[in-house]
Amino acid sequence: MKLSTRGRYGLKAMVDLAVNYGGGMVSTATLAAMQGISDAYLEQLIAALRKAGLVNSVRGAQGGYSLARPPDQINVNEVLRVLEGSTTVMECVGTERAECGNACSCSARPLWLKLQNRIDEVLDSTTLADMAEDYKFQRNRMQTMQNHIE
Amino acid sequence: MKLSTRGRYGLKAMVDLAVNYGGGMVSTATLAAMQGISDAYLEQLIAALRKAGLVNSVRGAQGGYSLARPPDQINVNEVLRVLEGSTTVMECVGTERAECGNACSCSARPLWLKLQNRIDEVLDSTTLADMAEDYKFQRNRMQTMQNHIE
DNA sequence: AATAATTCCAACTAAGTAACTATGGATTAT
DNA sequence: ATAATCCATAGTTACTTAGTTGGAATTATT
Repeated sequence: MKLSTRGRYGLKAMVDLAVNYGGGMVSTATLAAMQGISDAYLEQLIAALRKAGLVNSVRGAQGGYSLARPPDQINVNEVLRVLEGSTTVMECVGTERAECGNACSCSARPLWLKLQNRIDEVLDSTTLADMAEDYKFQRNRMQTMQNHIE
Repeated sequence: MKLSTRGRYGLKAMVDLAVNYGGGMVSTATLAAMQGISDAYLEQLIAALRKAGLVNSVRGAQGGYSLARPPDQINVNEVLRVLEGSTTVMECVGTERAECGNACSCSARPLWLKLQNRIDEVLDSTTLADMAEDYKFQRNRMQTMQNHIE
């Protein structure tokens, strides 16, 4: 059930781009540094997101990446699908509907369907804008706290 | 995000035991045959469930396994935790609370928490009795259909 | 024109995990 | 005594994860 680091790092990078939306290009070096991971690895993740049309890129010096659409028009499910391959707990409940043969008499199928529905509800309804909002609020609180301590 | 075959096979075996609840011991050979998998592999999964106290065993000829508690008192989360190690999408949202260091300013944490809540809602509230019910109903329907065709 | 910063691309690798298989011992109904 | 069963551990094969490495193409800056 675990999410891989691709999903973790890639999604957080997208939130960073969301926070920066409208503010020009951000390089992989910057994005990678924010999470303390290697430039090259993050590059791979972003490459997938670019091929999927979720980010735009500009090559050369001062180049970088930016979101291809406004943050409130990109949901988490889209992002994770690109990074993780799919977000289904089971092949037989995906959109591809790869049935396992005994689908109509599988004792677990109703459970997987219900579970997948709940998961999709969360992933579909959360956008990068939501996450960026939370994040800014949180950072702001921490800043305030810092100031208070000083 | 995928569940492994351990979770799939093991849970279905538990449902089979739930259907048979009160009807004596069932051998791994029988349980394995029901799912078309190897006896030895299923044995491993059942062993884990036994060590966790979810099933009772009787050795020797005519021995086998049975649920340690009534089916309505075993929920899916317990079972999957034993088989999969844990059912969390991320270390930082488990009961162990293995925080990742930047937990309070992680842009994704609110999402993981919400997602995990929804998942647990489903897994905690579904019991083996629920699954066995669904299953019997489904099998019954298929039987009726068969009879109609003949 | 040269340089430095950057994206882009494709392999390669090391470690871990999944999904089994194999073997043999311990126990118990018949 | 025998056959059926659980119990325990170790081995195997293939796949996946989580990166690293090396370099080519592009572009702003000097």
